[in-house]
Amino acid sequence: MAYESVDKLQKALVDNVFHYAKDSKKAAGRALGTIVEIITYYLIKTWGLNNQISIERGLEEYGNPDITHNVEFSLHPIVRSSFLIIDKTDKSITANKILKALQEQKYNLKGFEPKNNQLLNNGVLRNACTIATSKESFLLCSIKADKGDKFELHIYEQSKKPYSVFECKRVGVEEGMSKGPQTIEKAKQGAYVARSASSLQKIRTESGELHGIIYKSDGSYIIKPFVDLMEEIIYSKDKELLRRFILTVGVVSNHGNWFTSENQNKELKVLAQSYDWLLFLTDVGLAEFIEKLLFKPTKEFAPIREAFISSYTVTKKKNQFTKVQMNMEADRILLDYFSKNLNTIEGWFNIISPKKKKLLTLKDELKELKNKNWTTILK
DNA sequence: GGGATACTGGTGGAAATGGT
DNA sequence: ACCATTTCCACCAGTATCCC
Repeated sequence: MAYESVDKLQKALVDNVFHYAKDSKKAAGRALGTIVEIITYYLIKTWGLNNQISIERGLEEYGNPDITHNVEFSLHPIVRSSFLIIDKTDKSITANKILKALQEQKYNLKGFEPKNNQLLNNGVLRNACTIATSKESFLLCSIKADKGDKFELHIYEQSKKPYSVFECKRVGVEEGMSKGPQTIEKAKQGAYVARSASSLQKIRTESGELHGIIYKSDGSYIIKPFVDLMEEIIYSKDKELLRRFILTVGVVSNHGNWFTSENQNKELKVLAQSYDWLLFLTDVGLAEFIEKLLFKPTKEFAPIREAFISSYTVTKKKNQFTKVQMNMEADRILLDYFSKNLNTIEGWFNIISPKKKKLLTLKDELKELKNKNWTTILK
């Protein structure tokens, strides 16, 4: 491994890509954050959850809908799903165009407000593209297949209430310092959102144990050790427990000495006890992704580097390497790369909490939640 | 000296505005 | 009417400053 730490990688990005920015280190750090998001997003996609994902939705606090927080990724139950063939044109594919085609097919759009997003524009596609919204749901669209002169589109309606949310965070090391920055504000912000989203709330006992409390609609409640209660809810069929439950997942990458196997810093402790699951993307994983796909790609991966580099220049028009805006060719190669190397990529993640759990367990829990009978539960 | 806070720059995305 | 561009806001990341 040429870059033994992410801090060195960040330096390389400063020298090679972000030299134009006024604060090049900050811009490089921001880009590393974007890369963490992309790795997380394509991992969830590869787990078969593509059509459940929404990006940057305003999530209401549990029991306090006046306050919302934009969350990176949220997973929603699917209410409706169908397919649509449309002609390719030189122009972009807009929400408008898709909605018109749906109307011709007598697709029921009652109660939906159209959005003006573009599914495809100049070879850049929009991930988790919302074409319309209603009071209780979102209508999204993705490209299912390229059929020569036509595209097959997947149209799917997501229920507004998610069953899981993901947030990604990254903090680098200050110049000339051996430690990460002193600030804990970012951890506090993440912790606040993580702790206010779900009906399963966290409390401490007198002896310092982490317990969970969840209310039912009649005002009765259950209090139990947190992880036990969380598992009970995930594997239950009780709509009272599942109705407003949201599994919260945090993904962090290295922060100087945030983390060693025996010693966690305050920031990491705060996050670990606030998310239901806290994953740690290792330096080795992040470095492998950046080296293989962005710095020294083989011919096969060259379009990924191209999409990345062209997104960061003084004259760039539009970023085509983010969780939402992604170069179409790069998207195809990324999906292929993730499905072929899934075991390796899953190995890039350590589990910080719940203690002693495996990534496989999170995968199972998400699958379990995905397959619940949500139409009955949310009725 | 070190930890918390204040401040700055960078960016994506939704909404508002402009152009054809 | 339809799409492209601009504006504004929330959030991300790094660093200067404050305060004990």
